[in-house]
Amino acid sequence: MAEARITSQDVARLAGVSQSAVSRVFTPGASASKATIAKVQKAAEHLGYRPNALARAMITGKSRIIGLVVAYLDNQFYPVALERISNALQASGYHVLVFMASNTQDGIEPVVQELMGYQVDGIITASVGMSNDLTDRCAAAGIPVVMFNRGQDGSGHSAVTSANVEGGRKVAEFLIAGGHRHIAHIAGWSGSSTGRDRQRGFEEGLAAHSQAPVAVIDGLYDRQVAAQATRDVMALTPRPDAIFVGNDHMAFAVLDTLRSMGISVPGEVSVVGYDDVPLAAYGAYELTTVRQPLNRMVEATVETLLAKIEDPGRPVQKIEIDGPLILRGSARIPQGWTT
Amino acid sequence: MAEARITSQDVARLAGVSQSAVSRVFTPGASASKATIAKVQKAAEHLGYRPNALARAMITGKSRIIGLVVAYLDNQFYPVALERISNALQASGYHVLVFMASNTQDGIEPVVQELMGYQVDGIITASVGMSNDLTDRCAAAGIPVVMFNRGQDGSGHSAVTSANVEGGRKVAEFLIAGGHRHIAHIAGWSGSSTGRDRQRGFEEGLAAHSQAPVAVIDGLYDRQVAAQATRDVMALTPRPDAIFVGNDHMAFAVLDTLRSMGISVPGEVSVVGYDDVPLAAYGAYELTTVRQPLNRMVEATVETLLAKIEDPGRPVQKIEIDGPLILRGSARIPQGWTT
DNA sequence: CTGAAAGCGCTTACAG
DNA sequence: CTGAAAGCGCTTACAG
Repeated sequence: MAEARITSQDVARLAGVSQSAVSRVFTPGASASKATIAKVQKAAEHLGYRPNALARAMITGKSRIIGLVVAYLDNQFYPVALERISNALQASGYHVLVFMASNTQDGIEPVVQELMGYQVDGIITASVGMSNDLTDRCAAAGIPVVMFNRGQDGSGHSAVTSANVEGGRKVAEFLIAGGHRHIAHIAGWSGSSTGRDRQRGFEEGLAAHSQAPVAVIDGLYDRQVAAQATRDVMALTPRPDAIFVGNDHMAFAVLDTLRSMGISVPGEVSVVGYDDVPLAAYGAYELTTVRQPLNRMVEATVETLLAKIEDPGRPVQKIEIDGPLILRGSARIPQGWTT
Repeated sequence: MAEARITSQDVARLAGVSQSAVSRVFTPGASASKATIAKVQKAAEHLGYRPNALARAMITGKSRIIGLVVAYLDNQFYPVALERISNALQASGYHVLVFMASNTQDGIEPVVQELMGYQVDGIITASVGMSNDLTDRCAAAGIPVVMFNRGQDGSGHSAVTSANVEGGRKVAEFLIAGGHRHIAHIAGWSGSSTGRDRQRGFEEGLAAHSQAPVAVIDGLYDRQVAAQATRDVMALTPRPDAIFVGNDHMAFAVLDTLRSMGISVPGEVSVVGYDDVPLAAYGAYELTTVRQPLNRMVEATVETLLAKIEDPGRPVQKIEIDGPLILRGSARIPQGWTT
């Protein structure tokens, strides 16, 4: 087995040049003569040499590793985001080191420790409840952080979200234009900025028409909780004729529950979600929902992070990207609106 | 900003001990007096010191990084697996560095290069078509590899899969016991071992009852292709009364398509999938499917890999884990079988 | 138990 | 353009 690690020394010896020459050939901006380059490349190929990225990281102080902190991947939005983020970063010569923050028994502390130990160049947090702590700690250590799909209010951290307030408002306009008059809201989680923003926009939108939700229940981004909330709101009198759900993941549970109750959608009640994950377009759900423009959110996240890594002095950025309402079969479509 | 990296030197200075002493305090098996430990820990905490994992990796030759190579995350099975794998590895002090192999324009070569550059201690491949190349190359370089949910036939690599042949056979038994007589198969991809094995077990199971599939079409693990295949097989005469689909991801497309054609499930046709991803249990699908025992597969994968890392001489292991058929509403249930 | 020293595999001024 | 040398932050024999 080719067990022994091949080093630049080995290549240098075979090529008949100095170790520094080998290094230069593998360093983008460095200078080397054509002859040297040829000799080194030949020797390197013969030996199967690859520069040790860890050793390089030690010298340059750049690991080209980005820590990605996620809590769970049930909600289809996050795996797809992870795939896109990883691809975008890979294209820029970075790689993603995954940190699962789900087992939050010991809090976020061990994650912070490990993140720093690996000398990550930057951090992206996604779907983490208590990211406050983490982001503060890392920023204090001088590691750039961008929050993906979460915009901690007062915090001095960069964040990329979709235009959640605006999105909530769009849903309100849509449902009112559709003639709904008893609208319930199964919200996300009041501890999350996205959840709060969607709710706020939604309530403001209703208020503009002198309406208010007939009920607001936090679904905690959980299927079980959302299912129970559905039963609860449908027991109200008068019964709601529309439900706006804080994200698609919960909206699927709402639709499943309504189906099991024998309530027709959108005949008796319209349902609108938020995210537009792939599943929303599947025939079994046909969910009307506000699209989070994933590709543009990912682009903005990666750009913001890499810019901050290159120039740490760069100010904090809060980027909001607008997304359209996608009309499908789960909600009554107002006259004149086109699918 | 606390910009400057804090090193063991800084801690040593503050604690009034040597740099080696600091190192020993942070090295599990090393010896240090209570007094030294106390002084060092105090100083380290004060400074916010964390050993540089990269420097440690250079000395020890162990990066404690595992490369995870995945192709796409649409199929819900993989994100969930990724989450579990990452968690299990994290619990053992390892972390996952993600390599997306989707943009296969330049082939797998760049991925191999990067994998080796980062000195990963081991590699897990999941859902990669052309993993042959990659696994061979890495194994040749002395890096342990475990293939997750894929068992390249002749290859000398460790692999963990569910018992796919057996699973296919179970489906055949089940459908025959349910009285189906015109059974079609929308297979996975004949280039994948899982696809081939499921198909083989299925056909053997039918053959044991002197039957054969009325049609076999590769769905390529793709929704569009599976949808078209559904239309094709349902146009046959006589029309199939059951369809076994190579994985759940495609089975959802099959169910969506049947619904859009107005064909009742399981009244007119039974549908069975493979994987038992979370979505299979959602009310909208209620998919009867063979469960891949994810937790046990992940455990076996991580165990096998870590064992091989600790003892490179260990022989290649092929582990197959049996999974049950999960009975739900998408298929007619034979008399006497219990849900 | 503890410190001085070598060395992991590189990059990068520094002279030539 | 090129080589010798220093040094990134650590671990680990080696003497004490």
